[in-house]
Amino acid sequence: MANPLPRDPIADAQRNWERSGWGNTAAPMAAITAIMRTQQILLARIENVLKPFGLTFARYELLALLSFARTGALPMNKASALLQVHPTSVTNAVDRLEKSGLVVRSPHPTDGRTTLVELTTEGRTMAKRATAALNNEVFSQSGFADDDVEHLIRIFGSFRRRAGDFNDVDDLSTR
Amino acid sequence: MANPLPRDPIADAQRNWERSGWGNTAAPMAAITAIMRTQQILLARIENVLKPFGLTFARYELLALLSFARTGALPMNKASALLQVHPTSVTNAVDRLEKSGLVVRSPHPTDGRTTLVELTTEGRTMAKRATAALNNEVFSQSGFADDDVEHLIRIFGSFRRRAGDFNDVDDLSTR
DNA sequence: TATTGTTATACTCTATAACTATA
DNA sequence: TATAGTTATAGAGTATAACAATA
Repeated sequence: MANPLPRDPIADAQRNWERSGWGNTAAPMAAITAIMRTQQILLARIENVLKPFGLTFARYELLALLSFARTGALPMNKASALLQVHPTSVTNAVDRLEKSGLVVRSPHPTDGRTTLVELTTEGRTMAKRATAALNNEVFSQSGFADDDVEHLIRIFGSFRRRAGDFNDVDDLSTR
Repeated sequence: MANPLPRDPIADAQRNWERSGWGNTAAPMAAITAIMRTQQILLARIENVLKPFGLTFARYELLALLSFARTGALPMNKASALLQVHPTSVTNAVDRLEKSGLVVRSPHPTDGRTTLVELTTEGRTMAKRATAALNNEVFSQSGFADDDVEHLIRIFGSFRRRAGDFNDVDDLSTR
């Protein structure tokens, strides 16, 4: 977005915080701000790789989720729950993916209230190609050392469990 | 947003990735996905605290930045660079903060092209109150262990430097 | 009554392009 | 020519509320 700054703005903010009498929360503030900025950088990289495919990250995530479902189909509310996004966001994403011919909606066989989203053949191909591009251009050169990747998975796993994302224990120490 | 899931969807995705022949990138993928989700959780907490003040996170960040500037004022393009956001985002944020009486625009004394954003007295008070609320309600109970906070600062500091955010060395090992 | 999904609406932030004014 | 900032416009995601249909 711009040229490198001469100094780390987050480290500066941390020092300002300490100087302002918030010494005990300066470090968590800096960590959280760094998460925000890192997410922004990574999202930009991902969206950049997905753009040639006509996909956004939100729509890619839905395609990837469907590609891992046994039948390639999921109820709308299941998708909303698993992706942890608002139901209207799923409606929106499915609308656009359906226009692109990557998914189709179909009625649930037994529950008349629910709508199934299903991957088309084109959608499955697209998911595979986009996944390959992301792996080759983003994940395989993430900019994190292997050790740090493990740290992040552990730290954020605990955080998300404590934040109420999920319930299982899923012992990470044995993986 | 919803009830806890019975299982960690990111750990599941990591296993799916490994099963699909992306064993070498499954861990970075999981780490990056976890960053995305964690950012979403933290941003929601922050916006929730700021809402009573009529502030969004982007506008709060601008107020906080100005409150640390010596004179309480910065050129628009400096603010854009330090916050690492697009110039139009700064224009937008300043428009709204100005309407709320928290900042004012003024011409630069020597460079007729540049506009200064300056904190008003109300803006400075608001920055202090919002900062106190964030420290008390978010940062002081971040959900990260102290050790992990240090890990995150270090890991993301290296990452951001390598991503071109800033140039300084800023030896973290001595802090 | 509760649940599922859609629609309408609104409000973020972000980005590009065109433009003015100044250096 | 280059820089600073604004405007207009567009697109994205997210959220609330109201609603229809079904359980």
